[in-house]
Amino acid sequence: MSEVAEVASPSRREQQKEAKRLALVDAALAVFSRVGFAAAKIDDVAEEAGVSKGTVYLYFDSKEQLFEGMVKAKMLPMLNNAPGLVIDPDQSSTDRLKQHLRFFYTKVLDSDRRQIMRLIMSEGPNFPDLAEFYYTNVLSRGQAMINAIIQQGIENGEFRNMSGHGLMHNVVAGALAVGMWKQVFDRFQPIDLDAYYDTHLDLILNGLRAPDPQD
Amino acid sequence: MSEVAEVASPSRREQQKEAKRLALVDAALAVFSRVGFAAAKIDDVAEEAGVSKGTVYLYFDSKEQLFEGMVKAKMLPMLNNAPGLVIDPDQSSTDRLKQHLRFFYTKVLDSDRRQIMRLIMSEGPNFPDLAEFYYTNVLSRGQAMINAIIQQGIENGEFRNMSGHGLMHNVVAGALAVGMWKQVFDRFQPIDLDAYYDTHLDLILNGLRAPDPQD
DNA sequence: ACGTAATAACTGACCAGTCAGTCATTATAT
DNA sequence: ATATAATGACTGACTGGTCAGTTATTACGT
Repeated sequence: MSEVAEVASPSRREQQKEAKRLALVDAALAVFSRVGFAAAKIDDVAEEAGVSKGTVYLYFDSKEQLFEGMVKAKMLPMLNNAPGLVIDPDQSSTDRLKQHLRFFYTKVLDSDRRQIMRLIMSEGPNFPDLAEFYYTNVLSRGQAMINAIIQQGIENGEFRNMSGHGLMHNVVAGALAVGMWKQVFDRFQPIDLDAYYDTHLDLILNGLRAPDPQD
Repeated sequence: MSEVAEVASPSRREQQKEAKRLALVDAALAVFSRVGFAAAKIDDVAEEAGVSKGTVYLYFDSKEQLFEGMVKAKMLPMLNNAPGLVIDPDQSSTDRLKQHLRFFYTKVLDSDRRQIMRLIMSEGPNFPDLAEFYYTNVLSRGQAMINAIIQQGIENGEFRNMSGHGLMHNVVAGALAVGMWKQVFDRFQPIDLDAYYDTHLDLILNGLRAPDPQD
């Protein structure tokens, strides 16, 4: 009997199970995004995933674990694709900063992961475990990369040696803020993400102030 | 008979009523901040205000209206104290920008109104009326002031003429982001608000980039 | 045939909102 | 001044609906 293929090809059951897990995670993100954690009904998640309510509890022990599982399933795979894990010594710090921010804009802000940002802000205080997980596995990793780039830029003379605290937070703040804005106020005043990104980079790199006339 | 004083001094009943309304608003902010809108119990708000549940419904028609009423009661009085309603022509645009951001940092970020920011982000999508109220009465007013300052600065040559969209949003983004951060992640990584403010201003005014050596 | 996946009816805790009754304050009459 | 009446603020037990989680039953894959 063909054991040859068995390692690489999981049985039909396992395939179906995996597909259902993905469907549940997608449905959970959709429903939680729409109404928030508390108002989300397990029945609605089940319906959106095309299963019955009981099935949800075969995959996740509770509503909270469904939420946490969804966040992990959506965020962890992306993190491993982040740029800059391998450092190109020929690349300028400016370019590295652009590359990382671009990644964040396209992979988070301009995708359904943007919803997760808002959910973490909304529900974080009520889910200490989740907030800590998110901080440890998502935020602090991203921060470390940005910090390393800034440090490198200061050392090689590309950036000013700004002493103040919160420099890294200020550098990425524009991205967080526009993510929030698009969730809540975009229908009143839409923001074009590409134009905003250009302004964001221009502003943090060059500042508002006009150069002193040199004549 | 002494009608003289009657206009100015409300009866004891009216005084008590007003005091109770304030107590309810404070209690509502405290409870909603702690657990969010959905998980907040009217009973808890009542207890915190020192009244019974039924009393809450004498002052507000529903849980939603309690929420909206609380936001309005907390934000509207502050708005009328915003600086810059009268423009001092001798003041530089840089100073005016500093003054406005300082106002926001002290009056919102470093007060219990910061909680309202997060609540609006969390619950805004579920409360279209509230989001619109907040946008119209709070955000767009603040935006108009910042925009006017930037425009003035460009015209008088203090600021570069940056063409990109979202300039104003980028200028204030640092403030929004730190407000969010302090709500959710400050216990993992505290941010000093004063130091952050200094960096915020330095960054948006002068940018990251080191000046070209002129020799 | 057997075991696992899936279902859908069910339960019980929870809570927003109600309302009949109580109590403190104010107005009126003597 | 004092007694009585009228007002309206306040209470808290109750209800009706909702929904997370459970379980007995059925369908399906191997």
